[in-house]
Amino acid sequence: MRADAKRNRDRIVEVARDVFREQGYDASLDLVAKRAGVGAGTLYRHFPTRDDLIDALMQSWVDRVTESTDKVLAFEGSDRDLLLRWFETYVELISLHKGGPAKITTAMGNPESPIRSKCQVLSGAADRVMDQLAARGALRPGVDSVQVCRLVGGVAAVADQSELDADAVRPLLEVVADGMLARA
Amino acid sequence: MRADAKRNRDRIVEVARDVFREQGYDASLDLVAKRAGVGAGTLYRHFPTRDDLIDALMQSWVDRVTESTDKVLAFEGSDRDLLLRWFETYVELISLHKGGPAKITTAMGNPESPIRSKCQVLSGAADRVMDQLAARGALRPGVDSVQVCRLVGGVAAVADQSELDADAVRPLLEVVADGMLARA
DNA sequence: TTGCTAAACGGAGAGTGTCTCCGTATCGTG
DNA sequence: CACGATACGGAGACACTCTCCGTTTAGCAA
Repeated sequence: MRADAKRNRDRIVEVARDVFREQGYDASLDLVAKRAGVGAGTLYRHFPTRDDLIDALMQSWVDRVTESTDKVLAFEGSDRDLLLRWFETYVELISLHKGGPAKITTAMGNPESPIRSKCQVLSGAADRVMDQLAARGALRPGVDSVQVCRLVGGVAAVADQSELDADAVRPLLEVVADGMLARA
Repeated sequence: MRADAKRNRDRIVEVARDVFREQGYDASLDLVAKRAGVGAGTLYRHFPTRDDLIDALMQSWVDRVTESTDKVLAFEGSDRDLLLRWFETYVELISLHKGGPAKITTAMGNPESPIRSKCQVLSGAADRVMDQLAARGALRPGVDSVQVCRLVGGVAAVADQSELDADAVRPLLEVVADGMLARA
């Protein structure tokens, strides 16, 4: 890639991160191009679709997912608290931008999505947590990480849309957790 | 209201119902106007926002909500099955159109929404079901119908976006139900 | 350094959707 | 039947997406 191309590409990603944080994932791409000081054509050549752009700016997010998951897995406490901690981490990770929960949760179910590779990192993280809990016999049979992603993703989507705060979200996550844990 | 105005208004609602069913709630309103044989101005005079239009075509939906709820409440069976039946009914009711779950669940949390009055019918229905279960001592303390709407609305939104079928949705609803029911 | 070519740029503009404005047409009452 | 209130409709302003293609530039080879 030519030096000027790389410069422009990087600048677009950087600007897009700010714009999406401000306005959500449906912000105008022409605005991104304008703020980045490039033409619309340049933006669309680098990133044919909106999702391609989102995919690019998620690189740093991937690192964050792994790091947060490690922290959760290292947690010493009851199974229920660990699961809840994971749920809260999950919600946080997908709620960094307005519209993120819906975007990511949808993408996880769609093999065609350009941001699928990033979603797989997240579902992999969910697998790690659920495997650990399953190994301890903490989960009901039939419960799997796909369900976790759907249920917690659904809660996060509602919370995002309705702008619920953490205090309103917690009881919802508790219900989901209690529905998944083996009966005492 | 003048006779011609009423004629046009009714026709717009009728056409909008078809168009939204075909294309989802974000279909072009100009298309609705065109198919209804009226100008865009006429449509926007009757329905200043998209939500106002959606609100109008939900009238018949309201009847359906009440009817379905009655059927659930009359159900003879275990508390768990009744709750699950209600969840499935709820999902069905808000999933009649593509994008419905997200639309309705968001509106339920927003006092400003033009379709709020219709959503209140739904939350009222949820209250009836939850009250009946609570009276039997079937629910954990702290569980309320707002949580039900959020949780089940979240599941429905994910199912809608990812086009999950009923078989994939059921286990999710079971988790939620088990998380809400009093421990055996 | 210079010349050349592939690579990249950028912005005008086509296509689509939202929503408004206002000249025109129609209703329905006195 | 006449006339004001009411409603109509579609042109057009504005916003966004995405493409096309003439112009510019990076970077290499001589």
